[in-house]
Amino acid sequence: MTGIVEPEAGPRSKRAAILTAAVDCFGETGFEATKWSTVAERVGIGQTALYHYFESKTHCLLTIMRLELQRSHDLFVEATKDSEDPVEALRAAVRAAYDVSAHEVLQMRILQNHMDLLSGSRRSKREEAERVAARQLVQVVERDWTNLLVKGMSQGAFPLRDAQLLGASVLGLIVSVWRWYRPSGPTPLSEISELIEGACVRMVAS
Amino acid sequence: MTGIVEPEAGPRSKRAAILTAAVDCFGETGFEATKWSTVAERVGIGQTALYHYFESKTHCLLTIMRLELQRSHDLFVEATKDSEDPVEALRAAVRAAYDVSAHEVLQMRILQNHMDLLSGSRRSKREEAERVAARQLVQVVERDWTNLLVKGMSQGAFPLRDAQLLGASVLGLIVSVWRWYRPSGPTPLSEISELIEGACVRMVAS
DNA sequence: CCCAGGAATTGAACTGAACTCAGGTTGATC
DNA sequence: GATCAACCTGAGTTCAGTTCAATTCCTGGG
Repeated sequence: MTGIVEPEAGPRSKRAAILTAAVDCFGETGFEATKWSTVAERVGIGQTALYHYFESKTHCLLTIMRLELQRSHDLFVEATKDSEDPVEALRAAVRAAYDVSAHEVLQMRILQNHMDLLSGSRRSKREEAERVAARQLVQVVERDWTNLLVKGMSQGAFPLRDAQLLGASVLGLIVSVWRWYRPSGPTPLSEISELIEGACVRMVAS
Repeated sequence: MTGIVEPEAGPRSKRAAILTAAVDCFGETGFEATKWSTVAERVGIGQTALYHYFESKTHCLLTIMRLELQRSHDLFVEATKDSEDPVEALRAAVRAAYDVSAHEVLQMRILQNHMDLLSGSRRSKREEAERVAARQLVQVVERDWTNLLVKGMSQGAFPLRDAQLLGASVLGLIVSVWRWYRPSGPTPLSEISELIEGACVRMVAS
């Protein structure tokens, strides 16, 4: 019922700065390993000031996850909107998923590493609101992929299979990359993107 | 250098009981969310007694992860040892990966949800030892899958592709299931197993 | 210009769960 | 039945996350 109302930025709000710093810290050091006070330092405020913007460290994390999920969904829609051919749509969606900045890579990683947070409910109101919103977006994204498969199957472009399950699998395959991928690593993202794109198409269309 | 020496069980050791209880707690409630003292209660000892067996809550977690990785590797070897045909070996490996008890499902989930722990090094000796051992086992398991693909490619059963990357992807696809699968959920594991088995074969062999 | 009021910030104090310490109990072995 | 190590405990410490009470900063209406 109560959706998240994105707090409109007062001119001297540091919310955005906090989110950016938090993504960097959480993404590189890990959520548990980074001290909330370190985020404050990096932004240039006292730790108590953080609580003006987020109810808790976890609330900040959940917000990051929700924003990333929103981004993923928007990107999927944008990428697939003008492809008639299901195979082309699938390819475009996969390519879009890997067309990300370094900062977005961190966000993805954070999201993947803390998916389990979305299961159990939270004590405080605002945390719970973010959690529910994120959970819903997970379902939206899953539906995005499932619908793509359903459409392809009904058009005869893909063999008939359990679209729900296959959609979850495709999505799982795509996001599994963010657990191990490092920009500094030996494999460039473009190469990964190509291999996964092919793999997804074979999984679904052959 | 210093491998883990599994502590031989004294007759009244509660190490095994602690590990079992911890897997249940961590798997169902989540590692962060479960209090270390709850594990003690479930075993029927005071919280301080836990420190006789594990240096820390995290040390226990890392041990669980290492044991699970060892199990995965052993199972892979066992499942593929007498398959000549690469496709059959692949199928057997996937089936083996999903032929697990409820308790093992929890272990898998715990492992998946805390892979990120294996990146950064730990302060204490014993924790670091477990971490390194686990990290190594991750590579062993990755090699298991990669080798299977390499063999299949060299035999001409699979088209030539980047085996390392494809291996990681196959593995990622398989384990991604443990994030969302629940024994109480609508989809039986057998159905998942079949779909993933097919998906892996198509990914690799077509 | 000023001052009302919300946004933003802070230092000091609180909380609770992980962990330490200094010792006590148990039980197998000689 | 003495010994020794494995096993256990209650009381106390630590430390990161959080709360509180109070202050400063800025903006917009009179």
